[in-house]
Amino acid sequence: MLPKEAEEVKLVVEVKVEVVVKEEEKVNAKLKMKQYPVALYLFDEMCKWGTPINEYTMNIVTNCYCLLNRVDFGFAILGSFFKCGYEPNVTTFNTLIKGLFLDDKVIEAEKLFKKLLTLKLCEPDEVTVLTVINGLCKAGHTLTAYDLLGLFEKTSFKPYVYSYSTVIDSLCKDRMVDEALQLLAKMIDNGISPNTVTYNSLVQGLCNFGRWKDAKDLISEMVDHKISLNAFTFSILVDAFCKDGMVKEAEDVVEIMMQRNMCPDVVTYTTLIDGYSLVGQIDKARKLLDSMPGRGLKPSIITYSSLINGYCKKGKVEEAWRLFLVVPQKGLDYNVVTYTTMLHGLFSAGRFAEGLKLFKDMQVQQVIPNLVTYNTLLNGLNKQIAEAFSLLHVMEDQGVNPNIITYGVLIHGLCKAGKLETARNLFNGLPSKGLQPDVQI
DNA sequence: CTAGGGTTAG
Repeated sequence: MLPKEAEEVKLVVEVKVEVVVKEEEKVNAKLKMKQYPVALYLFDEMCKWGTPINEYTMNIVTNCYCLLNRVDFGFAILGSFFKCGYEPNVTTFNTLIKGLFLDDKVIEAEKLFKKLLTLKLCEPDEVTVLTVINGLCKAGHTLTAYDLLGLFEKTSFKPYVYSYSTVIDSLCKDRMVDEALQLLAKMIDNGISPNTVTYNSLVQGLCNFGRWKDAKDLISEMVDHKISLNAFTFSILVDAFCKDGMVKEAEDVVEIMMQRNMCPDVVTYTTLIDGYSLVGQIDKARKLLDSMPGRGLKPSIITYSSLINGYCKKGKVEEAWRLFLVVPQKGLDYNVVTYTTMLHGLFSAGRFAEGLKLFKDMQVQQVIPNLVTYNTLLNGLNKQIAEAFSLLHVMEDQGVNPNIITYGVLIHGLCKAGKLETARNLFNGLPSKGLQPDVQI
């Protein structure tokens, strides 16, 4: 029956799959939400009519709902499984676990996973392991993931390189680089070979803490184990050198790359441009940007943002603004960093009216301000105390938590306005907000 | 035969 309707469901499903994949496309996906009840309805109908629906189709539908952050609908499909005489399988549960994580329901995801084991709902496989470990790491529960990894090692479903890499990366990002190094040793002990990605995370972690010698040793280890360095590896090094002010060394890294017949990509050049901008070598940065098209590389919005920042830092706000205007002509969209950088530049040049106009444009374009944007704005408001405090409330309403810089800016403004008493009260109130003053006033 | 995952850089 109803081959047409079945076809329609398949179509809906396929459209979803295409739509959902990327974070940026979430909004787009939501626009298409309306079609889901249709899909559900059709499924319901098909079940009623006794049309054979296979479990593949139901798993696809479940996945679509999950990717749209509608894991509850995913669970509803679970009912259809039984109605249609199917048992949900490991794919179904993996999909649902992922869906719970995507919906920030970490506890429930863990619960479902434990249920799988205790109630033997299905035999977990390597996808289950990776889904749970990945979900925990992304939710910031690195240590839970770490412990779980240790548990899995003792069972028959061994974690493999992706699971280890994820945990190692999270440990590094959470500043537990030594633990990450130990985990590397352990995975090798367990017969799992780390790959370039695994090492890249560690190199980055070590560089972030200025552990150059350790990073160097690790790279030697990579070479010894015949694990090739890739564009990521080199970019990490370029970035690390630049951030430490060693631009010459960063240039050398790019040089080495080319000697090894590897083409630096957009990220590599952007990183170097950012480095030049940070140390004030703005002309070199500009030359590099202009050379990119000739190398077949299209500068990204981040490339432009870095250079705009460089011009602003040099006090060349006019030049920064010219570049800012070029961005749309290149078919690129401003992001929150571009706007905030330009805003900061205008304010520091005393061009407050233009800054506020830019902020309005940002809102029109529906680019969501972040903490840095708000701090920049507060700084720009200067002595306009009432406006500053109302902005403070706006940011809290938007769910953006003020940090120590926010209050530093506010206190600075209060002092300049001669409201020393208010400033002092605000300062003394910081510890109760869980903030530690970092400078003496 | 069809479905679920997938780690790193600006």
